[in-house]
Amino acid sequence: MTKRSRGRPRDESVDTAVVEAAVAEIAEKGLTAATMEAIAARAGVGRATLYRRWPNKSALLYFCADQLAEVIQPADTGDLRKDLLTVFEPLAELSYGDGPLALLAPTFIAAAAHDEQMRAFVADNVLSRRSGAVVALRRARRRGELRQGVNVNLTVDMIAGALSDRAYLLGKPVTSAYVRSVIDQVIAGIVTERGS
Amino acid sequence: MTKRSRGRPRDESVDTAVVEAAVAEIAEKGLTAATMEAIAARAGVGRATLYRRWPNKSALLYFCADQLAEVIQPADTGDLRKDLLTVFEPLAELSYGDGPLALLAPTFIAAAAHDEQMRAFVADNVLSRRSGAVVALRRARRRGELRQGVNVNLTVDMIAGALSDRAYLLGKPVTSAYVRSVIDQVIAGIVTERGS
Amino acid sequence: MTKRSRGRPRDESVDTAVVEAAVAEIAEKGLTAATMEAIAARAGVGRATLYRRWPNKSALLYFCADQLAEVIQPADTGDLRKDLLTVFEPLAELSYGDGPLALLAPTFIAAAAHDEQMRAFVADNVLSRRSGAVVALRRARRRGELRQGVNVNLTVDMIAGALSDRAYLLGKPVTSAYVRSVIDQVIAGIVTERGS
Amino acid sequence: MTKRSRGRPRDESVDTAVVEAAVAEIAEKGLTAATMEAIAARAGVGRATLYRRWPNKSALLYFCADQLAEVIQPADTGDLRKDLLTVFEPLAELSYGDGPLALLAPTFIAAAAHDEQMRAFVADNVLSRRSGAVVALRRARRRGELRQGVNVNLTVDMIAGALSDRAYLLGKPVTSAYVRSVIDQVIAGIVTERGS
DNA sequence: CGTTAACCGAGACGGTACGTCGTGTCTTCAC
DNA sequence: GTGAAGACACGACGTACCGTCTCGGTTAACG
Repeated sequence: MTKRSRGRPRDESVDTAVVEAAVAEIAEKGLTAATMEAIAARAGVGRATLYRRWPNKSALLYFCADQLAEVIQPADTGDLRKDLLTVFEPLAELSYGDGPLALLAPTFIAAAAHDEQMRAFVADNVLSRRSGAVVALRRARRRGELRQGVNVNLTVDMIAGALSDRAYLLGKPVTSAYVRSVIDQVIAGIVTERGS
Repeated sequence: MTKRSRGRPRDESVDTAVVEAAVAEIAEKGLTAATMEAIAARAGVGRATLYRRWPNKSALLYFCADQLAEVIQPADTGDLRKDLLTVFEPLAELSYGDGPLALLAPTFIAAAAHDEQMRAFVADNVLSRRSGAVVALRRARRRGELRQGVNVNLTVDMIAGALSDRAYLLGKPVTSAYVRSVIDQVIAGIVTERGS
Repeated sequence: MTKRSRGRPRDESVDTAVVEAAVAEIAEKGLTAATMEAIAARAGVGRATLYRRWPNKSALLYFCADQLAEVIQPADTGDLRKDLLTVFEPLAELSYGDGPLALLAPTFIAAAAHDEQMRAFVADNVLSRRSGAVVALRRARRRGELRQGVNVNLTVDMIAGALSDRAYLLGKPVTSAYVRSVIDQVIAGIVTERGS
Repeated sequence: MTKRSRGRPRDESVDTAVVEAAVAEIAEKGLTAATMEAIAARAGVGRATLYRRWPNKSALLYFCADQLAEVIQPADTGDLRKDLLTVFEPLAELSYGDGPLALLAPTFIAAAAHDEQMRAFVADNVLSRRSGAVVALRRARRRGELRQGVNVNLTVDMIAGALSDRAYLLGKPVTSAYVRSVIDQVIAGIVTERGS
């Protein structure tokens, strides 16, 4: 039984509104220019309410990241290409598209550069998103579809790297077509002649 | 011939000292925590001198980026693997290692997310660094070493992406060994049977 | 009934502390050398608090002047000499002695020279302080104690002028003895033979 | 014989121009707001020239005061009223009128409050201007024109005080008529019945 | 009559105060 | 007890002034 405290219960809708507001502000103006004041105003909330729920701006940032993180469940279709698409197409949509996470990611990257905790958080998150791809590739290897000497982790790094690079460094949209072309080229390089 | 202006000439050594100080401060503490005051002090310079040369912190950031940018000249060895190594090993050292640019890169990425000018700047810089690899691959294709259907740009994206991903998202060091293993795996996937 | 505003009420003790600190700083170092920072520190207050209450240094100066202004109430003793002493001895103590107003007065005089508002403020203040003397002299005239042709305002100007001159121009202390000697000489000059 | 240095001699006209400019700036905007830059510009001179001749703003201020100071020579007419007028009318014109000294005086008063040297300077100057009046009164006493018990210095204090008070504290013009009315009232109070 | 030393202007430089604004803490009123 | 409002201490930002300095260019006396 959850301990029910005495007074007025917290408005649960506030969390959602704040995260949404925070992400929007940060995406538009950057972390520094995104004022707690502005976030509160955009969420239709007082500044004190923010500080009652999160001790500081960083904590709010972490919370936003947590809220936005969703685990991508890979299907086991028996077909490597399909499996990889199942992993990377939603990931592209989520992390490199127009979604809230995509907008925050650059901020996280910058924060990770001089914040140990953020570094761990980002790495953890990134790895868990890609884990499906690793599983899919291992299944393919077990089915004997992979060439000799193919490094599974490296392969995933290259696919994901091409996508994140395009999004964060080149600033170009990561379309579904681009994801497919990356995966196709990778598969062409790693599967045996018989495969496909 | 540059017209010599009347008053006391600017101390050219200041630029260097300031860039060095700024990079160090930003790398250590992050963009926000890197105070103009601290940068000035570290460079042995008055705060006013900073503002005389750069109108604000952002302008200084741009200038630092400009100063740090160096073009990597690829050698034409006739061997694809060697050519790629010649491009990506220094790039890894420069952009993903311990060098000043590597320390600033995450800051630039975050800035690019909400600043059109910075976005263009980063993309431009990134592309020019990799251009050597594109050239090397095209030479290899002309020599008939590449499999049919290999997309050169995509291939470069994957190599560079794997490296930047490892550095910025996973926070792991981009060693020379890692660079080699990526390139080897890529080559294994794209060259014809006869090649190698 | 004053409407109580919503947020945290202003700490009323701050005004007092700040005025005291400001006066002390200005008296010691002069208006320019009296830093807002130093005033805030001396008052045990943040610099922002100063700017929340007064838009700038000048406004604070005005406020100090207002706080320091006190009306001197002349007693009606029926004796001109006593009445004048009742007005000018406290005034000397207040405006030309060691009191806070005395220390600020030169600053106000300088400000008045190029600031219409300050000029009006100073003149107003000065006149109101002396008004008691004017009243006392008029009472004396009504009692028939004054010589023919004595100009009351001029007489007050001369008494007060002698005091302020001594304090501000000569930098000598305006002692009680000096006040008495001035008043005595004036009375000797303006009262009828029968008077006294 | 003045040591004549080798190089280009100083432009003597600069001193005059600078003093004029400095007085104008200070009178218009006050000591603080009167920038060295602005003074230099107004004098049609470089900022460095100012600092070559005066080590700092205060020194320039002193110099201005020195330049402006002129000794008032009292005539010995044998008539007290005429003598006093000869002293105080030019003094009123000079110190309390529209002249340059009148414009600087408030600034000096403020500076004297926390600057020992300036205090001495002002007192000295003030006393020397009035010395003529003291002499005239003493002559009158020797002629037996003064009532018993009249304090000469106090009398001068009152006359001068009334004038300076009117100018600096009340901000009203010190007209020739006002000077005369003050002197007349004083004389009426201090001379013997036979006198006049 | 050419040297030469000091002048003059312009403007960079290290410092420091100003006034603005954001952070995180707090205190008060209303619900 | 929660939420809104806003005061508070702290500290960074960007501007402006001070007094120092280092330039290029000028000018008059000396040699």
